[in-house]
Amino acid sequence: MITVELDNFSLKQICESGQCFRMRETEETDTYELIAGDKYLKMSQQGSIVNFYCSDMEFICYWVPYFDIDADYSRYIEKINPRDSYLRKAAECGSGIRILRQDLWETIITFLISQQNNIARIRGCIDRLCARYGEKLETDGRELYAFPTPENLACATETELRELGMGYRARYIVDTTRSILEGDVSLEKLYQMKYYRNARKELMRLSGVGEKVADCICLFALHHMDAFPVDTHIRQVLDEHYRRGFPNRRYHGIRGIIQQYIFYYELVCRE
DNA sequence: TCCCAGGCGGTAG
DNA sequence: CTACCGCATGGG
Repeated sequence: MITVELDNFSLKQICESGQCFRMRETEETDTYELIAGDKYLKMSQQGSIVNFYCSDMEFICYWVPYFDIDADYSRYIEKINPRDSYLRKAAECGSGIRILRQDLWETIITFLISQQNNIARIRGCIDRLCARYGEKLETDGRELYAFPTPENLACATETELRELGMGYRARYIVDTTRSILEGDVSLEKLYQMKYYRNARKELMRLSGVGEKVADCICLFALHHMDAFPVDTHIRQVLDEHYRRGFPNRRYHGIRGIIQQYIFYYELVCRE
């Protein structure tokens, strides 16, 4: 187990922020678990003390970048306009959120599923997808499954995916999997792309990936911190609080975390 | 029950 | 370019 003291870090807020649909609270209080790719992790937190139940090696090589642990999020919060009381409150409410570095392939598929869907049902869809097509993990008794690789999903038909409850998104999953496997869109190249706009444009070549889903992938997998996904909730906030336009200039380069503070504030804090 | 959800692709004007 | 429509499903 690794124990670290962290500022601006909340497992609860990260879990509730809805970036990762495979992280959830366990029966134990203040304890969470997560499957990312084929890696399982258990975590717990008391105040600023966070426990990661894994080896030193795995923590340093995998979970530090995954949770963006080395970054100082107070510098993002400090950039918020003190006269913007809405954004100030939002950032205060979600000050422990982190922008994760999730696996690109996994993020593409999960956010394909997320469109025009509610978070509870998205989690269910992804659970069923993993149980049906993912490799079973080495666990003591519990049935845990890795996220299916592109090769795992290659055999999935649209009919099968519809039977799993994916709805009309089934076709997007089939077509996108094929595009990736055939190399029409390259995951490696996407990882290497330096500029957000280029990655976004390339992602939008995939079936079922529009502006919003591309922005989610850019932000939650590729860590392009300027991506600003506009969903129905963000749209409402922009219409209500930022009638004269969102201050994009001020938040250039950090718009992604600002978006997360707003999203979390609307969905969790206000309830 | 009935509305709606982290939208997208396609078509019409 | 903008405006609309159909798409699947189940959670609240």
